[in-house]
Amino acid sequence: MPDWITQFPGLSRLEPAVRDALTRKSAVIAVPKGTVIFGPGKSPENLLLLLEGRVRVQQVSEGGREIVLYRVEAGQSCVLTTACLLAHEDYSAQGIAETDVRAVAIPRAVFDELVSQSVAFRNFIFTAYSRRITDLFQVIEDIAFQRVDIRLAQKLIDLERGARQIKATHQQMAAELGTAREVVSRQLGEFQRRGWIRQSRGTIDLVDIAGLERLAALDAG
Amino acid sequence: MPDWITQFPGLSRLEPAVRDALTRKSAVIAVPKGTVIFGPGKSPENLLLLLEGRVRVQQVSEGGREIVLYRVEAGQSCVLTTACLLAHEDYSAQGIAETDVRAVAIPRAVFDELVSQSVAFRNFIFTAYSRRITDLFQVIEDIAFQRVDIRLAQKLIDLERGARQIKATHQQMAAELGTAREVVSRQLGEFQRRGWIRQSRGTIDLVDIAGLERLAALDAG
DNA sequence: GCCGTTCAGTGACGATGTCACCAAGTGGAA
DNA sequence: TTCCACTTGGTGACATCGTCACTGAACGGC
Repeated sequence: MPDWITQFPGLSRLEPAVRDALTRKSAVIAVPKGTVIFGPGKSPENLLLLLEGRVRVQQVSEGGREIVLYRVEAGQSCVLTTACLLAHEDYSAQGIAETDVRAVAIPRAVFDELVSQSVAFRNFIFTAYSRRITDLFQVIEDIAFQRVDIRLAQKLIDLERGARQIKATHQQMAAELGTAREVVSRQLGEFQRRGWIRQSRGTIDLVDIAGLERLAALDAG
Repeated sequence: MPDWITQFPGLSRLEPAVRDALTRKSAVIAVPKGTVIFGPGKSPENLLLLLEGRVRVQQVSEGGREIVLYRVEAGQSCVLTTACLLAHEDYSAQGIAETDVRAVAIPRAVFDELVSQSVAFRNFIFTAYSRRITDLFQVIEDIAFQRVDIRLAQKLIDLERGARQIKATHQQMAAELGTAREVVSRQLGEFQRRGWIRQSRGTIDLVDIAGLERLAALDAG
């Protein structure tokens, strides 16, 4: 039983008894890349705390269009799961493992017990909750008021994780921004013409990140 | 001390001791129409449960543009307040009393106590929480993928509360949808030409709601 | 009535979304 | 290997939406 709790700063102040119960009654699970962890209409059975990997949460509309809402990274819990667990409701969006994922699975009953017994656990859960709501507000503001070229530049910088390269099709980038593929194609074409990126099928190389950053910094100007 | 608890279906199953503590330690307050109840950067002191009236929660961008996120009606609690209370963070949006409001104010300390002691109270709070997240997802999907004429028709139907009339400027309707005033002016002009509405300064009369509903029903077609 | 302010209407144009279609790249099957 | 189906990306035409500049009407205080 590894002491994974140290990986979650918010859980370091957990009361010893609660901490013990948490490690005893939860399991560490592995989920392969690409797995649909939850989807609309499904009922959540466990709260997941991510140890390794990344989960993408997205909304899928009737017309088949997709938009990425947020990502859950290592050290975080999934807010949507929390909401559904607490309200005893089904999921309204979809969660997909973007990488291989290792996570702590806390069964619903144990979660209820921890929430009621531990102030520290509640703080951990609901701090994440609040941040996520703020994130969603930001997503709404961006979609409503921000130009796509600026948002695309920001997203490229955001998705580049030191690799200076992004593995994604134009269609996937469109889903990130909630726009159409053609728009992404044209904007990336423009970025390439300016020498900021180089494209090949399925990958985008960031050549001049500073250039992208200048555009991204224009923000709500 | 009136027994306002009966106005909240979710609180009817409250444990007697908890119920007693709640009525003793909270106060009923009155807030006049137009009051800014909370705003960005403010720290929440009380959780409000609305007895009467309506609160509008909206995001205000740097450029001064506004977008309505959701409304809190009688019988509901404000999710954003809950989030901020639990996470000990400041507000990221703005709440305005759209009507005169009567509400139960639960101090932060009492809220923490109730959340930890009562399963029923937690369910009450977090069911609202989950619904609101789902609402926000819907707002995102609408802004990203839905045509404005359809959204405007839906909003007109939504805001008409039996009065067959809406008191709002074009600017305010634009904020409801996160679009520009000019767009609303043109769409409402088109609606009027079709005989669905009649306009005068500051008010919109819904003449043919069935017509609006036909348009609104097109949805993600 | 006068006047400043708010509200609504409009044309022009740029930005974005939609549709239709084509070309190139990719990988599996014959 | 060649062939073929599928995925990915590129592009023009057009519709919708957002922005800008400006106008005039309606309203409220004086």
